[in-house]
Amino acid sequence: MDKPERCDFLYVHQETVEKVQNSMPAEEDLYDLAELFKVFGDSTRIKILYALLEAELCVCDISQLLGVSQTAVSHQLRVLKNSSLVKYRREGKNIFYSLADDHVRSVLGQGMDHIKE
Amino acid sequence: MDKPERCDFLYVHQETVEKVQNSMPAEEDLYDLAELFKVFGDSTRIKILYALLEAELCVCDISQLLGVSQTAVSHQLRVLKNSSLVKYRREGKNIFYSLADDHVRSVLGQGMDHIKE
DNA sequence: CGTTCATATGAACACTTTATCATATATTAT
DNA sequence: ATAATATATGATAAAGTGTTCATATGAACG
Repeated sequence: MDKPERCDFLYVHQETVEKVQNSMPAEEDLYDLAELFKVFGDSTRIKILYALLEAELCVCDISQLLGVSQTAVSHQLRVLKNSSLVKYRREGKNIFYSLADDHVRSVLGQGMDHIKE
Repeated sequence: MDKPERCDFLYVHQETVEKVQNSMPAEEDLYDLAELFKVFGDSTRIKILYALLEAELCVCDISQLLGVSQTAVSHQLRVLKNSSLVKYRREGKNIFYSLADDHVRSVLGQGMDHIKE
């Protein structure tokens, strides 16, 4: 253990703090990571993602499934799209959304594990 | 494929929607999950968690390390504590925080994988 | 005991975010 | 073309969030 020092001017545990500082990811990555989790941090979007785990769905399906207005779903899908969490394809008047990759599944899974303790 | 129906009154793809509906976790779990990710969705808290991946730290250490005021750190630690993401122990005037369990590490890791694509 | 240091808490304010409403775009059918 | 359907977009209002400031608590020590 290193010597405690005054908090407002010196590190209390300077050695430890320096070690940790060197292990921290780049500021930008930490910021992006927070942005990503922010996207997961809304129950409407979580529901959309869970629905898309099972099947490709059009906006209308999602709207009915969740009991959320089409407009709200559309807005949230845009957020998910901007974070590359979902992709879409057009088929006539419908636009079908699906998960962009398998990270979504893992992230949701890890989160659910924590909840279920 | 099932027959498309009018969106505002019937499911567009009723069969699919029903299948998905049965696979959805309980409303409450989805809500809790969103709450959990909301906690990860702030860069100050993300930084705190990453710091705690490496070592147990007191509030002052964290404050210095991140260049964030003691008050702000304290407020955020409370949020993390309320979500059972961190635990703490007192040692004299210091209070040392550490990660509550290993889910944090996995969640952060999965998220970072997505970012790094 | 009173002081100092480490941390916590409450209120206030600025900033975001989300749903809603009205409207626009795009596709298909008549 | 016109109408109808599916989805997207922009503005607005309401709710939520994070930081700061001022202050409180709690421990150690002369």
